[in-house]
Amino acid sequence: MRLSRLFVPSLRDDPADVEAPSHRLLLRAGFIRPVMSGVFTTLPLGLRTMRKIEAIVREEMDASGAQEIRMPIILPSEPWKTTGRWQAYGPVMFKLVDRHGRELGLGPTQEEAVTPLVAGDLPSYRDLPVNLYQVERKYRDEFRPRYGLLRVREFLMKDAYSFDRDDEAMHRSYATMLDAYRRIFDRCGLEVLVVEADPGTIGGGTNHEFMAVADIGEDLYVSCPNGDYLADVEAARSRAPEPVATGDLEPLTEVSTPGAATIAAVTDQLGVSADRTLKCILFRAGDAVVAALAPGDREINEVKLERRLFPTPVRPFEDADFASGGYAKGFVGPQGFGEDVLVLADETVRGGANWITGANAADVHVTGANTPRDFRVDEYLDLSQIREGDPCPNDGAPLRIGRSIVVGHIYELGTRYSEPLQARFVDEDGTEQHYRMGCYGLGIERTMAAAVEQFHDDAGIRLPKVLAPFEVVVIVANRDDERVVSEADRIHSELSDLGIEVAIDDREETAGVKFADADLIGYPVQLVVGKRGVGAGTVDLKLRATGERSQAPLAEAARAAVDLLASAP
RNA sequence: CGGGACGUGGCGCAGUUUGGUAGCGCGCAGCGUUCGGGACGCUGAGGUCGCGGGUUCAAGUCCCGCCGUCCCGACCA
Repeated sequence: MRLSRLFVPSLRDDPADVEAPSHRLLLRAGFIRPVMSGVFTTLPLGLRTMRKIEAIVREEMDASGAQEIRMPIILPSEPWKTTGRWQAYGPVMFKLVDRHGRELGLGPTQEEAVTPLVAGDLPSYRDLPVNLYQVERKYRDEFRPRYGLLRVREFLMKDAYSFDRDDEAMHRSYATMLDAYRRIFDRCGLEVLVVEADPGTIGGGTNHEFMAVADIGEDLYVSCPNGDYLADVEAARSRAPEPVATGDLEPLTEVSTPGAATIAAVTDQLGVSADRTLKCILFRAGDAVVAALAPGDREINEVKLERRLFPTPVRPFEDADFASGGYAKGFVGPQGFGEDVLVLADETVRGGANWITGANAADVHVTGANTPRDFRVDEYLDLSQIREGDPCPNDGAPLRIGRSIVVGHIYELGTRYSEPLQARFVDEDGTEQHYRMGCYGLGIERTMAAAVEQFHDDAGIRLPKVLAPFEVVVIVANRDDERVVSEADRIHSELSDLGIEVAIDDREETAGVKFADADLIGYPVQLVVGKRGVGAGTVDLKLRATGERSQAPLAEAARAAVDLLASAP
């Protein structure tokens, strides 16, 4: 491939308004260009890398028995309404109307498309198991696209859907996919953690995320230093604290706390630590009011709350809710709630006593609040955001928190979709059964971006050779020297004949520009043909990953490049 | 959607405070000199200063509205 003819608009300066290293480098190296917020065009180099990821994905999916299909991205709304996700996805789903006034959506994921497909055409237990996948664009109107390719509104996803006869078979399909995913990311060279996760809007039970460790990552995970626990913070549990022996109960006493509508203000005014206070956060769940209790130094995890109340949608109280319900915003306490308020408390509340909490009147708090004397708790559960240092649920060791990028997420769905969509097969005994499903997503662009996050340095990108757009670049250092040009061409042809993915930098640029671009783009092996070397009968080689330089005889340049490539990561 | 910043040739920026000829670097085109780590000289092309109103003799600059992009929070591959 001649770089003089390839559309590779590399940038000398860092683009403005760009934060993430992968975003900056993918733009600078000419892999992608922005079109609008969260939407990108993929240029030739980016496309080559993405296709390499796709190829690995397809190989591993095919090897694990999955079959590739291609479903439309424009979808009828009816099945989505049936499963409740037309509403659940809400504005995240791009919606449109055709000329007949029929509502359509752009697919954010395809359970509602694949389930009717299978139900219509694979009606017997003899047809199962089946696992169908595609590599196709997905559309999600994210609240805030960001970090270049890490969070976008249109992206390429490999999505697979398994259909099984019973739970046991579903577990096997799931395990097969989990293995396939491990191999995919392993082959891509990515450092990936498999963590317990929250199923979110997809639903279902058992699910795991594949998290690429990265400083810029939006997703936090917790890990046990002993290696026996890994989870997304959204799903992370910690060992419930032992209830402490309650000493003498103090009397419930009102204290004046003018203007102290936050935990910080209360602790300042009363001179106590935040863990002595009890925060009482109000939510609206459908028509009901839910009070969530946690010590003042902890945050309520809304995902956990939503899971408890599923399928009722939950949202925090707004000013209007406080006003209409007569609640004193900033001074709410759990005392005196009627039976119409569901009081949920985090496990960490169970051991406490003599709480300081709101007095349900402006500028007043109470001390010595105790349950059940002063307030009622309907249920204790894991409700709070996990924190660094919380005890591991398995061995009690202090948990650590790290950042990562979710590149894959797999789910056991059970009958979450087959039931509402009435997708059934006839079992051996002649009865109709709902398919047990699983779904398995993997972001292609995000995998590329995550790889760049993990593999770059000050000079640019240095992807592993299996992902780099080309394996070798032949740099023509002196374009005016005929011998240099012809030798470079010869080496380029030889490498190409050897099956190496090779580019030749024959552009009318100075050598310095070519070197800088080669580092920026990250060809694993650089082979430099120049006047000096050709005169001495040598070429120069550089391994991008280490910067290590070497020489080889001109006549054996191609062979030397192949050998060096073999040693490249 | 709420909060913040920004919007000036393809890219990166100055100019806006105090209204008065639209600038710099890179890139691009031509010619010449260079030629192994982002060369140099000369010449040149390229700008509705995000858009729309308003104030003014005069608006990139002041006022109002809108749009867009990025960053911080609720979402997820």
